[in-house]
Amino acid sequence: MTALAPDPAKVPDYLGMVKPSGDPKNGDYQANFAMPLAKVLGKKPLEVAAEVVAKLPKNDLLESATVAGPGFINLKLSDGWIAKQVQSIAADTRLGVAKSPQPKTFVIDLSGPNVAKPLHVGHLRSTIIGDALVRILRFLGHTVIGDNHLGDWGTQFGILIYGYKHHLEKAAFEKDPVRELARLYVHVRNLAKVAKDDDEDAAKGDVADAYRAETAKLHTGDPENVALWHQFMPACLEMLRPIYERLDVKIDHALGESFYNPMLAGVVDDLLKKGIAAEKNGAVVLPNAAGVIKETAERDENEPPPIIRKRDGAFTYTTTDLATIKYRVETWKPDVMLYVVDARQALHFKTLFANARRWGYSNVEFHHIAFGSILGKDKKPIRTRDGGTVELSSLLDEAAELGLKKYEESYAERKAHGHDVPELTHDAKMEIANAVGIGAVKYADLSGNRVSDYVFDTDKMLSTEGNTATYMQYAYARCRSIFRKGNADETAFRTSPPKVLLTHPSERALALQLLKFEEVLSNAAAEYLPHYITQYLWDVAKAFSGFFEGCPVLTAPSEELKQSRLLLVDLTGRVIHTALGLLGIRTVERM
RNA sequence: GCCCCCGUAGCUCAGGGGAUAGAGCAUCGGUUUCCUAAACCGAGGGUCACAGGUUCGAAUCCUGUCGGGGGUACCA
Repeated sequence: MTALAPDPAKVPDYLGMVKPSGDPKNGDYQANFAMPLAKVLGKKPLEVAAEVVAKLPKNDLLESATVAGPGFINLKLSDGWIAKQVQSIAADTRLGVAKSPQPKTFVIDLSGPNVAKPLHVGHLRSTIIGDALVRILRFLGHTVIGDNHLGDWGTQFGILIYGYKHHLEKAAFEKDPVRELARLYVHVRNLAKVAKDDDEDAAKGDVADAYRAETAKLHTGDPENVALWHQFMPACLEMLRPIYERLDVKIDHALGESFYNPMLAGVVDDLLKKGIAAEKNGAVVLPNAAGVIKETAERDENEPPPIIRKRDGAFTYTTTDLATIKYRVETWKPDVMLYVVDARQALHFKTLFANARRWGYSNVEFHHIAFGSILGKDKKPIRTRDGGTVELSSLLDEAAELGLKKYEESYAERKAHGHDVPELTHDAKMEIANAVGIGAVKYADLSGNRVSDYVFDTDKMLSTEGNTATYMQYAYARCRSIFRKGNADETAFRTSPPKVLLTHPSERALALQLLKFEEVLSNAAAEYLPHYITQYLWDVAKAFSGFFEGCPVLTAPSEELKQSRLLLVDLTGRVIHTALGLLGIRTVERM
């Protein structure tokens, strides 16, 4: 390649044009660089391609390299090489996935629910996508700090304080503070006639004025309200705990808005002192210097500058976010900071990042990991926390219930066909039901491109057909079932794997898929797109289904082939288990 | 007004310079003496919103138009 290309700097670009084939008929990989190279060299693409093929060194990697079409070079890997590679990754606990040679430190901002309110489907995406990114990056060897930037300083506390002062049922509070606070929250909102649109700050009327006053007192340090806040917080966190537990999400830190509150005045002072912030109409704003906010500031001087201190002296989320950046950089010294937040906040993050760089944090990479809205069947974003929308916990219940129902149907069907199916304990069944149900919800969220909106359709996400978590879990259960049935010990296949034989197209296709795991993970991590992994899982599971149909394992024609196929089965199971695990989805031994 | 995202099969969506544009669902047909049929195999189904442009090559990049959604200084 270096010999052919006139411009050595472009060699990596050309090599980047070697990609998996779009169509398996054209081999495993295709190299597309002959066409542009021909242009530069003034030759015909077919000649260049032929020249490249002729110059390929002898190796055991490729079975063939052929020129096709206008100048594609189709590459087919040799069976021997594939077999050897599969055998070698089977002995690797990381399944052939190398750790990043340049590990970085990431801070990932995820979940960020408002405490004191019931967790709602709207919080699902940040939690699930963020958790998946934490797991993926960590698996690749990076240092990852997950931080749950709780909304724990807002109007909802004014609501609770007002409710506590005027509508408390003492006995209920002593018995179960979590439940009583939840009741008070709903009760006061109803008193204030906060509509379904969730905007409790905009509500009008005496009650709304009263709880806003309580919020303001809290913010200005009123001792009674601050004490109540301290009293409420543990109960509020307790409301969240079971949901995270069910979702299997653990977040390293939960430094919410309240944590940064004492730092906000200092942030504003510093920005003023450095001349970045300026007073305007009684408020303090961050004016848009040309170039600070690309694409808008220079063209449109009317782009509104973010406010960091309101005319009434209160701070805004921009102030909090800047304080957060300062704290995170000083505490964890990250290379990259990811914000897994709704796409509608794109402008906020654009200006926030620009101003953070201006403030001096220019050696940190900031990315807004935007995701689309969850839509109702009416195609409108689900935003309300009451008035008929689904609470997360009830959704998870529903999902698990359906998982259980599916198991029981399948159990009955197998029994009717005369299969030998064991009676499971209630706990074992519930484990399956939860893994399947909650896996289905997570997978539905992760399997589309994150920036797309998606319609929240319980029937669809809990469907057991098609590209769903269930399909992958089923493929895994089949892998395990073969080992149970054959009384085979998987450890041998992981310590001293047998020789791999590729005697059938399905074996080869499956083996090739298993080898792509590393490439897929690094792509998913590079673009922060978990759906690359679901796409891959789908390909693996489909390849396995083909193999399962076409290649008997336990009754293979020879002992060598049986051993080889057992290795493929075990490795498939491990890849599925690991890949699902990186998405926060569990597998079960049988289903 | 300005900014951002989106428009691909009946529906839900992948693909974001490379060959004849792919999946799932739905529809129609087939498969179970066989390691889990929560499975598999097959069929039909397309003006990649539209119009220009760049390119050897455009669903993909650029410009414009139309249509949908979102955002836009004292909520977060």
